[in-house]
Amino acid sequence: MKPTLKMIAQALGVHPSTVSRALSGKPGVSEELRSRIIKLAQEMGYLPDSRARSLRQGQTKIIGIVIPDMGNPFFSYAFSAMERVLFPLGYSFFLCVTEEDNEKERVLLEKLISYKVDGILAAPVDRVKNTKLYREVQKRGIPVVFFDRRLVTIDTPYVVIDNRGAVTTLIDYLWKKGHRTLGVVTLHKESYTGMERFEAAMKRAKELGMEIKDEWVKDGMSTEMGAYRVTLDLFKNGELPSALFVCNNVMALGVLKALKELKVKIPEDISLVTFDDSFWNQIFEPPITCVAQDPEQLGMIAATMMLDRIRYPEKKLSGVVLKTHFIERESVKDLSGKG
Amino acid sequence: MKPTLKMIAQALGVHPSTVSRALSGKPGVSEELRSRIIKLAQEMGYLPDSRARSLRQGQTKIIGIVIPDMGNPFFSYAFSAMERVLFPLGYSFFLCVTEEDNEKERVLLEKLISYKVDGILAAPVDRVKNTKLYREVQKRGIPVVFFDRRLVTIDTPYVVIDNRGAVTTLIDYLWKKGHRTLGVVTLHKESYTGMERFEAAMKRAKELGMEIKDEWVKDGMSTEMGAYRVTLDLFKNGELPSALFVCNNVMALGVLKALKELKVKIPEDISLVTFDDSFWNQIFEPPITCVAQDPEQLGMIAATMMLDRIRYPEKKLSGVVLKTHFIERESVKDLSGKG
DNA sequence: GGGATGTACTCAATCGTTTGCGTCCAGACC
DNA sequence: GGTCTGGACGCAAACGATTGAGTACATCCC
Repeated sequence: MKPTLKMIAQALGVHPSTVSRALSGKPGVSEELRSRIIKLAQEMGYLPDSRARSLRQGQTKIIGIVIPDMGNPFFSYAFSAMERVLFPLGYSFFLCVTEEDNEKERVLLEKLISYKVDGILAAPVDRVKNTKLYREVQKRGIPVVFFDRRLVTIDTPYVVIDNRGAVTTLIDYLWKKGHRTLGVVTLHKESYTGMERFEAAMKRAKELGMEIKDEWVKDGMSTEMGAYRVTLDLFKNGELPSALFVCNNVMALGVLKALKELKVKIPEDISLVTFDDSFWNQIFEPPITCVAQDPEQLGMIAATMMLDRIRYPEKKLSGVVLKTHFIERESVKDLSGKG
Repeated sequence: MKPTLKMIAQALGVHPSTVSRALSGKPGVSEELRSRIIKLAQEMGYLPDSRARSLRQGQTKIIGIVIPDMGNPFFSYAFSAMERVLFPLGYSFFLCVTEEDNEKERVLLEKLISYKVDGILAAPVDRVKNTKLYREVQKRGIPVVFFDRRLVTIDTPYVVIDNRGAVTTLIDYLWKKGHRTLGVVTLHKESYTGMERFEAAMKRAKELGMEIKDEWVKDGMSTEMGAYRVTLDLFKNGELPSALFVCNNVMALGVLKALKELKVKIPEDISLVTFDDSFWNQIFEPPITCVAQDPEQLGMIAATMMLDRIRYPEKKLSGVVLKTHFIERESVKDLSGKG
C-alpha cells in the first residue's frame, strides 16, 4: 500500500538502515545486494517519506513564497522565474497569498515556520507592520529574501526596482509634454511599492510645480475592480487633470474599462501613463506609455540570492535595485505646443 | 532558538506529553498547569513542528495543486477560489506547475506523494499519458480531483466545463453570421481541453459544411508568444479564412498583437471569437465575442469536492460539467446579408 | 597463527510530536 | 480500614527515515 523502508527491509531480510544506504547511494552495501534492493524498491513503488527524512536531516527542500495577489501576472511571472531556478535543484514550493492582509500574512508565516521551510521569498504586505514576525522567522534560522517589496525595518537581502526613479521619469515625461495637472490611481499606500510610487509622484510633481489635487488621488486597491470604480468616481467631479498615472498593470485594465464606458478618449480627452508593461499595453488602442520592469529578472535574482543565503548563511548579501525602462507609446497627448 | 515541546516541558519540570495535551486542549491537565504551559509557550514563541505532528497523526493539511501554466490568469483565479475554500480550514498549498510537460508532472506528483499531501487538485497535462502515475497516487490513498482538464482513463471526481457545447455555440454563431471558412489557433492538442475544443470545432464545422483548411489550423502552444507567432505565419499564406477561433484567453492576446502589427482590422478584415472571457476582452477595440467560463466557480466546486473526498473517502462523487455562457460583442462581421 | 585492515551489515539513537496505558494519590463511600 | 473512583501526570512506543558506532567475518601479510 504505502511502502516504507522497513517493508523493503523485511522482504529482503535485511535491516532498514541497509536499505536506506543502498537507495541513497551511500557506501557500505555490496553491489549485489544494492541492486536487489533498488529493484525491489522500484517494483514496490517506494518513495521516501519527505517528512521523516527532513525531520532527521534538518532540511525540507521547501521554499515558501509569499505574494500579495495571485491575480497579478507580475507575481505569476516572478514565481515562474523562481521556480525555473529552484526546481531543478529539488525544491518545492509552498505558495502563500496574503491578499494584502497583515493578519493573514501572520498566519501564513507561522505555517511556513511550522512546516520548517528552508527559506522564504516574500513580497510583504506592509512596509513595516509585520516587522516582529519577520524577525521571528529570522531568529529561527530561516533565510528571508524580499522581492518587489521589502520591510524597511529588516536587514535581509532584497531585490526591488527603482520605483522612485521610474516614477520620476514618467512625471518628467508628462511635464515635458506640457501636462500641468495630474491624477493618480494608487496601490495600497501601506505597501512598500504603494508608498514609494505615490510619494515619488507627489514629490516630483511638487518640485516641478505640477498640480495633484487631493480629489484626483484615488486608491485603486491594486485590483482591476478597485481601479475601475475609482476611475468612475474621478469623472463624477467637474474638474479633471490632463493626465492620469496608474500605479500598476492590473489597475490599468480597470481604468481602461472605466474610460471606455465613459467614452473618454485617450489621449485626446485624457492622457495615461502606467507602471508595468503587460502584454495588453501594446495591443490596446492607443498603446500605453509606461515604465516597464522585468518580473522574471526580479524572480530569478531573488531565487539566486535565496540559494546563496541557504548555502552560505554567514555571507553578507546586499540589496539589489533594478532599473526600469521607459517605453514611449501613444497614450500621452502633447500639450507643449512644440510637438 | 527553536522551541520544542521538550524544552517547554523541561523548563516547567513536566513531561512533554503533558505539554502536548495542554496546548492542544486535550483533557488530563489541571487548569492551573495548563495556563502556565500556555503562557510559557507563548513567551517562547513555540510553534509545533508540522512534520513531526503529521508523521504521527497521518495527515499533513497540505493540498497539492497541479496546473500547467502560471501565466494564465484562468488558473490563478481558479487557485484563488480553491484557497478561499480551503485556507480557512487550515490547509496549505503545494503549488506545482507542469508547463505542459508530462515528465515534469511525474516528478511533481512524486514529490506530492513524498510530502504526503492530503489531496491533489490537478489540471493534468495530457488526457491519458500519466494514467499510471495518477493511479499510483490513488493507490496510495491520496484523493484526486481534476479540474478544467481530466484524465479520461481515471475514475475520480472532476469538474470541467462543457467545452464541446461552448465551441458548438461559437461555430453556430459564426455560421449564422455567414462565415463559411474558419481558422483555429489551438491549445496543446494532447491536453483534455485542447482536444475537446479542437475536435468539437472540426466536428461542428464539418456538420455545417464550414471549411477549415489544414493550413488554417495552428498550434498556439497555449501561450501569448506561441499564438503571436502562428498568427504571423497564418497571414503569410495567400488565402485566409473569414473568421478565427482562438482556443483560450492568453492566446487571444498573442493573436491580437500579431493582427495589430499586420494592420489587420477586426472585424472588417477578419472576424474573431475566443474561448474564455478575460478582462481585456471587453476593453479591446472592438470588444471580443467569446464564450465565458467562470474559473472561480470551477475552483470553488473542485475544492469543495476535495473536502468531500477527504472527509468521506467512501462516498461516490460524480463528475461535474459546467455550462459556459456566450457573450456577443463586436468582433464578428455579419456576412449573412440579413444584417 | 596472530594481528591488522577492510567490507558488509546490524543496532540503536535521533528528529519532534502524539497517544494508549500505567501509576500515584486524594477523596468518597461502606 | 479497605476498596473504589477519577483526576493529573509520567512512560514509552509509535510515525519513517538517517547515521554514527558496533560487530562479524573474510582476507592479507609476515
